[in-house]
Amino acid sequence: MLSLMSVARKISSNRQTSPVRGDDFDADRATRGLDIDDRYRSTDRQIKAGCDLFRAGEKGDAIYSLISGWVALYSLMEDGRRQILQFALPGAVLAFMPTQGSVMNYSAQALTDATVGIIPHSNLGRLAMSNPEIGIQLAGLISQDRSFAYDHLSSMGRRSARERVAYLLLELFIRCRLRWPGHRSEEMYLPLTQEHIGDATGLTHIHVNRVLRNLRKEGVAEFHYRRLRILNPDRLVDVAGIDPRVAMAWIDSDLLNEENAQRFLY
Amino acid sequence: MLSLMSVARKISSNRQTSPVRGDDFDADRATRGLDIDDRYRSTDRQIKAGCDLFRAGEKGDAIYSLISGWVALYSLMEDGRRQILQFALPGAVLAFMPTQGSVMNYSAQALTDATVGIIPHSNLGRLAMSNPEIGIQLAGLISQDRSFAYDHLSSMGRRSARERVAYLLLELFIRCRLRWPGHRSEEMYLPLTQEHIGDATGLTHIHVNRVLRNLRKEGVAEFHYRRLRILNPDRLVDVAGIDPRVAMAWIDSDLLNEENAQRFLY
DNA sequence: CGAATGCTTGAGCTTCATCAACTTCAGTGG
DNA sequence: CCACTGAAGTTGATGAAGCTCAAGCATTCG
Repeated sequence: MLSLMSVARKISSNRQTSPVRGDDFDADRATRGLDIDDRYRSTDRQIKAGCDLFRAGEKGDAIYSLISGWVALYSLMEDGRRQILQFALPGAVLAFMPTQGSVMNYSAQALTDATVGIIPHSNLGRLAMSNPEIGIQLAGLISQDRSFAYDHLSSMGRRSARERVAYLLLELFIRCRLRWPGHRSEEMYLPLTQEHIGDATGLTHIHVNRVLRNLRKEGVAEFHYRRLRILNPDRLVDVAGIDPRVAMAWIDSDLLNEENAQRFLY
Repeated sequence: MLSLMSVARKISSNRQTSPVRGDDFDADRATRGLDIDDRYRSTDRQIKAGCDLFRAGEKGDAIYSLISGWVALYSLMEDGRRQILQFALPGAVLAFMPTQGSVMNYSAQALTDATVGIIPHSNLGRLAMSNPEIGIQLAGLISQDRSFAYDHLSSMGRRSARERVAYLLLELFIRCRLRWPGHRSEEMYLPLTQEHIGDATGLTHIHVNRVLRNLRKEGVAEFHYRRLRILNPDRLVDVAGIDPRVAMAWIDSDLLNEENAQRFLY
């Protein structure tokens, strides 16, 4: 049986562990994703936790690439209903607005203090010329995001509340582990509230709370005041209704991506 | 008040109308999306309606680009629950597997007979060299898909069954109109069953049926044996809970994309 | 014309949302 | 170090939205 334990093993066998830095995510610079020469980038932008990086409806003509920190992509309806589309970690391409006049149709909010690299439209052509592979790499990153969105979509459409919450916790656990492998214990810091989880899974925060209560009672996982503890990894995979091979594919594709990113560095 | 009628007007003012071809979608070649020189493409692949183009779990190392026909991207759970992720129309990049060892995590089924262009991994490097902009263009197409997935996600997470169904019908209506503007009437052929609609919206086909019954009774829209009729466009926009400006943005971005695609042709 | 597929309807039930009140926690200034 | 405050989490009662099961009808296509 494949398990999160083998995930943990896989991570440590494939990676150098970076020095442990407590929960100081913000100090971690991206180790993957686009790495664009400063020539083509305007000054990195610093965003305070809780602030919006951009909002739906705004026009823009740049690529936004997350360098450090957590960002939530979300959309709002007029009546205030909110849907979180993605929790972005360093390396993510938050938005791709290739032409003037491109309109954002979602918003981005920093969950922690964050740094964002911005590549203006006007530099894009030159950049593509000088490094033809960058476009392909970009397409790869966005394509992976599309896959994530599709996974999320299946979850929302066809899973129960319980499965959805378990799925999200597991996804976040794995994604964090892959980026910050230094953290050994099964406990980690997530800069989220139960309301964030609700908005991501399409549930009310009240129902999320009840689901979490059950998972805690059953010794599967607990999430309390931004602290996630995986109590029984195998059962979590089971409850989330994930084919363990899929979890493995997440990891593999991530590793592949990292290798790519490194190959294309300059 | 912005309305679907203005959508229709907009389409006809921005486009040459192509000759009407009845419902013969399959004969329509893509007028947008990637247009890659034959040198870099292996033979186009023909898929019969109802057949799978690829399945989750398969490995591959190519770009699949839809040339003609309708394709549904979907994922399955072990117990048979199905989620349709996207209805792809000609021009869509169905999958992007940039390296050997990339694993598909969704499947693709042809809804009509379809043609798919395949660009093998091995040609990708040369292609990027000879046409540096192609990577950026690719990123743009996939990015637009990501946005669509995000819209879909909001719909699933935060809308009622009624809103979701209305939203999907509206989206399909607009997307079809943009590609086949020759069809004048408010009636069109969609190669879907109510079960497809259910699988796309996260509902049972039974509940979809009830929702459709209401929409029909209220004179909003009707969908019956693959025939969609929009009875009251403005009310449909209203029921779908879409900001009419957003509908406009769909159209604009589509037009922009088309201009782009044409600029990059060779 | 018959078979197969897709659509329709009803009854009963489950899951999750809503509303409202209350408790716990983390950060702040005294 | 404590008291205070606001944000986050917890709990219960109630009801609605949508699912399941089961049966029958309509449409398309060969």
